Amino acid sequence: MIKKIRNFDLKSIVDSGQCFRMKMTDEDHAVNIAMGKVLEIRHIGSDTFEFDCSEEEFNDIWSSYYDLETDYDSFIRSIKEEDTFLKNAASASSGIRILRQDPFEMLISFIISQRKSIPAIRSSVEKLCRLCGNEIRDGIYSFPEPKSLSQLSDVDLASCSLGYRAGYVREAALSVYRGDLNMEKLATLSDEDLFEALVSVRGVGKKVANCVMLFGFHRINAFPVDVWMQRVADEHYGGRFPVESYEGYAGVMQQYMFFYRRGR
DNA sequence: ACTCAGGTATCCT
DNA sequence: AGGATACCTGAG
Repeated sequence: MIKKIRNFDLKSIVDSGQCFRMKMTDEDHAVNIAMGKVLEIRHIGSDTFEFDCSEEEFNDIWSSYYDLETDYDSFIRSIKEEDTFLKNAASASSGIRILRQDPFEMLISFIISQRKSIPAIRSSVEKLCRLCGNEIRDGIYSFPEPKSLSQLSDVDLASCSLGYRAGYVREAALSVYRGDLNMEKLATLSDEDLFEALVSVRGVGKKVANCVMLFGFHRINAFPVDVWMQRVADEHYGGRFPVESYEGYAGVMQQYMFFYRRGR
């Protein structure tokens, strides 16, 4: 599948920190393991990309997964002229999209993410997948189902370098497996109710809840504040970014600023 | 050897 | 409400 797409940059997405199983294998070649599948994407010309999948699979899964129907230009155009930092941030990271990833995978991945570097998160997630994901291709494993994850032994869980997060991961997986925490039901909640439901999970605080909302439930108004965003707020916005100015899609702006600030 | 990493739970005032 | 502290582990 060859597609012409504006505001889409593989490396920016890989480095954006929203997904942990997509990587660059080459300057313009990315591989992603998601949705129980393996997808290769090649950047083959200006705004032109080759997706290694059928048209049906592209339309059914990846077009939505990479949020390709959304007009990111209009987000960028809406940035206030006087907000030079955000202007610069957006133009430096205009290839980022807010992916529509699996809610359960996001919940577990971001529970793991606390006090970890991105390489360490990737490594832990990878170990988990090898341990109890399904082998989709030779040596490539899907993200685990709630059932298999919740049934992992202590020794196996510990072998994924989860540290004190191991208990959080098991509890969360168990809640989902048992149905106490139902991802389909959560998806129907308002932003406020979804946030409350997420922070009630042990190991999920404000920051992780917002990440799960933004990257797992595509609530693009969710605005995770981590150390990097706090730095941005302190350096440019007197300690707090005015999320009200971008009501409804502040999370997109968060990604621009996070990526921009971390890259420099 | 030492700090810090996309924080959170718990305890304290 | 808001501040201080412990917590597993790996990367730089």
